[in-house]
Amino acid sequence: MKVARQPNLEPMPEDTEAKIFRAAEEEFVARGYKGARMQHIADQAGINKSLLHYYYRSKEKLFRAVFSKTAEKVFPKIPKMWGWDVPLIERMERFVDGYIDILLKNPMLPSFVMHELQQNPGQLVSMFGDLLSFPFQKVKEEILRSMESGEIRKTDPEHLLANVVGLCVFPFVARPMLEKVTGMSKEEFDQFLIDRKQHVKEFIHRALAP
Amino acid sequence: MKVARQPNLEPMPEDTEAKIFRAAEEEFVARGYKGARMQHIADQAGINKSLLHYYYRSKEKLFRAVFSKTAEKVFPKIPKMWGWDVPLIERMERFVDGYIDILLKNPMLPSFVMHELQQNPGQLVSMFGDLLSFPFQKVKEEILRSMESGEIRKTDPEHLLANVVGLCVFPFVARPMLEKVTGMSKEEFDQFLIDRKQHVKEFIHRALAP
DNA sequence: GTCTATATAGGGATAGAC
DNA sequence: GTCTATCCCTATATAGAC
Repeated sequence: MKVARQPNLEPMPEDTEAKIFRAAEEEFVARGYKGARMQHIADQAGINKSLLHYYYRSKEKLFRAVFSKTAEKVFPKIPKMWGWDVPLIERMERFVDGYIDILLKNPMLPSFVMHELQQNPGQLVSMFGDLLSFPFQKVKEEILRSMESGEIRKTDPEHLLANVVGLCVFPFVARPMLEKVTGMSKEEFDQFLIDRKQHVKEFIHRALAP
Repeated sequence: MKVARQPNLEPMPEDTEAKIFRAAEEEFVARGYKGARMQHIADQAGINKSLLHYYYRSKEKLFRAVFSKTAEKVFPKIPKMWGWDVPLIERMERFVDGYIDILLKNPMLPSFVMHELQQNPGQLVSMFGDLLSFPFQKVKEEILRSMESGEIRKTDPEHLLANVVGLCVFPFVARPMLEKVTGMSKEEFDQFLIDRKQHVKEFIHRALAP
């Protein structure tokens, strides 16, 4: 008689599929779709190239699997960070906090998204455009209301969106040049990115205060 | 007896080398180094692939030629835009104006630079890091002075640099996603980018006003 | 200088043994 | 499931005729 499989209390040694997945994640994020090499992924996973095709039929399918998971993990957090129960400026501050926290945990993600956005805009936009555009419409309405009530200055909501996201994302994408220009070391720049949460919040706060 | 060559009053028909160069410029900026195809460049220039190698020995050399020129045309303008004879906030406004003007004329350039910066940071940084870091030091000193004199609020100069450049550059890089999320058409987004000069200037002005 | 033809290399994908 | 061997396409680069 078969014994029922025990639930995974101890972490199992990573199975092949998971190893491939994790290796692919690194490779794609680091080098983009075109730059990624199936051979590198196989090497990193410690297996043969053919096995990649056994588990995921093609590079394209592997990419979709990896990126769907990564993005589904990250993107849905974005609208949720927007707390709905406090004044608008405080909500934006929470958003900045949560957003930069995600970026600190996934520092290569912005460059990756920017790159794929240029090389293959349709794919990303079709996957996540709708997911993000509905929350934006809700936020936009609130911004307009807060402007009416005098809580914040009159500002174009589309520009405000670009400002907030851009202020958070840009240092991650432009890191090598910023390091050189400012003369910061790796460690100093890491600290700079952590400090950035506070700075961006204050910067936006001042710009929006009536 | 040979007659001296007339100066080029009339534009000469573009010679092969120039045609190749211009075609390569488009291809590399649009698709990045890895994505670029020698065949596309040859087609666009209306010549054979082999001629590319006759004029420029390899893809790598062609890339360096093209990008050195493009970047040498654009980067040195950046420190020059900083007028030295007016109050600090006005200088920053001039900088934003001039910088966004450059981007409007080269809308694909930011994505290209971001991408190469990630794939091959050393190359770009070594070419232009020094060129930009000296002006930054001068600007930083002035920012600190203006903070002392109370002309602007106390702000960290490194963060301020990231803010100003990021606010200008980000919409160009994230364009496809921003179009989708905001629901803007191509034409509306073009106008958005033009309006952005004014918006960014005001945003920075408010954030820095004492 | 410009072309055709071809060499060479790299990478994704498949066949088939075990 | 995992490996070895190989196919096949694409892309850079070169040889050589004109």
